Amino acid sequence: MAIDHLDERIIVLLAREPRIGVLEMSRRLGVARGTVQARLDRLQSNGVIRGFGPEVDPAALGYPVTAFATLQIRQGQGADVRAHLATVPEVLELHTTTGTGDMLCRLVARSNADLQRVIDRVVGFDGIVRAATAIVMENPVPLRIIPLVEQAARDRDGRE
Amino acid sequence: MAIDHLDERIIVLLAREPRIGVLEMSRRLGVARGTVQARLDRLQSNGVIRGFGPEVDPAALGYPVTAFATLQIRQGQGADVRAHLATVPEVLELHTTTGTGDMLCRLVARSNADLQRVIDRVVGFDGIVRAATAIVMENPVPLRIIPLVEQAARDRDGRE
DNA sequence: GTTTCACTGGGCAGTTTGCCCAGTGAGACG
DNA sequence: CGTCTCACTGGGCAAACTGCCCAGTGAAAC
Repeated sequence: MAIDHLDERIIVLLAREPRIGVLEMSRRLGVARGTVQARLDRLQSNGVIRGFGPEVDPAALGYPVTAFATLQIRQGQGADVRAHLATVPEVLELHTTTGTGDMLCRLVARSNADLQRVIDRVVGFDGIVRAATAIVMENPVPLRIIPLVEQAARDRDGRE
Repeated sequence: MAIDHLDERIIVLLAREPRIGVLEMSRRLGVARGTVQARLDRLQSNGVIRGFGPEVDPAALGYPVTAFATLQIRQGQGADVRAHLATVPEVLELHTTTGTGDMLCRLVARSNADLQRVIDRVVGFDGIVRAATAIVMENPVPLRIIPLVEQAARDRDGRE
């Protein structure tokens, strides 16, 4: 779906000040409250806005170490490996990919030493042939969406 | 910081039903409203809960293709590359890592063909020596935090 | 010309929020 | 053994917001 400039401003405003209410948003954006409400409903039912879940910082929970592991899977064991990794709390996300590895997962751990335990648990499963781990040192660009939203709104403006 | 069982239940409840209010939470959890409010304030000032930003789905915005790129950087060019990548809207996050590559970034694109454009833009910069891209096919475990929160609460219970 | 649709601006009751307070129980400390 | 601190309770208050409704308007589509 395409989003217009008003949608963009709503999302950006929400991203910057999540606690803001619909009424305050309508004031800031200079439109009627009902309009903002209708746009928000639409954005959510379209799936553009999935939700407003709390963003939890693993580091603050005691898991300051992040790593990415590339896994090679034995043919036909994909489903089992997926199920196995889903049971490991330190696996924050898992993707199946093309390229060198078959899967890529994001891990967190309490320390570099603890990372060994996590990796052992991850790879201690029959279907996994090999794992290559890259430890994250810095995170110059934390997960962000605003630039993309702005780009999407520009594209739409340009096309219509 | 350590979180206890009540903190855990607050976070899990918020993750499952983000639109829930403090009053309703206190009812569900069987504690006083002021307690929930105090806990939430503490979780936020501790940085455990970073915020409640809207979760935007790039696919719904017209960017259904996700990829991870491993970059090798020319010595001493790290800062320049970081600044360059920060200007590309399709770069959703960027990490510097140990291991084979020097950096790992998450990209999105409008199509596989469009991914070529994005990658060209990413690597079309002097400091980048080589890039290896893995296209995401499936995402069996989307970014999640609840299992880790539950683990953190269990650890704390165990230790005290 | 007519219909559709998004937006406006307003009103209403019900609920929630932010803030305050006194009382209580448990653990820490002298 | 007292005393203190601290988190939690349960309550009360005014202000604000939400969800819901409505009629009117302008622009674009048919």
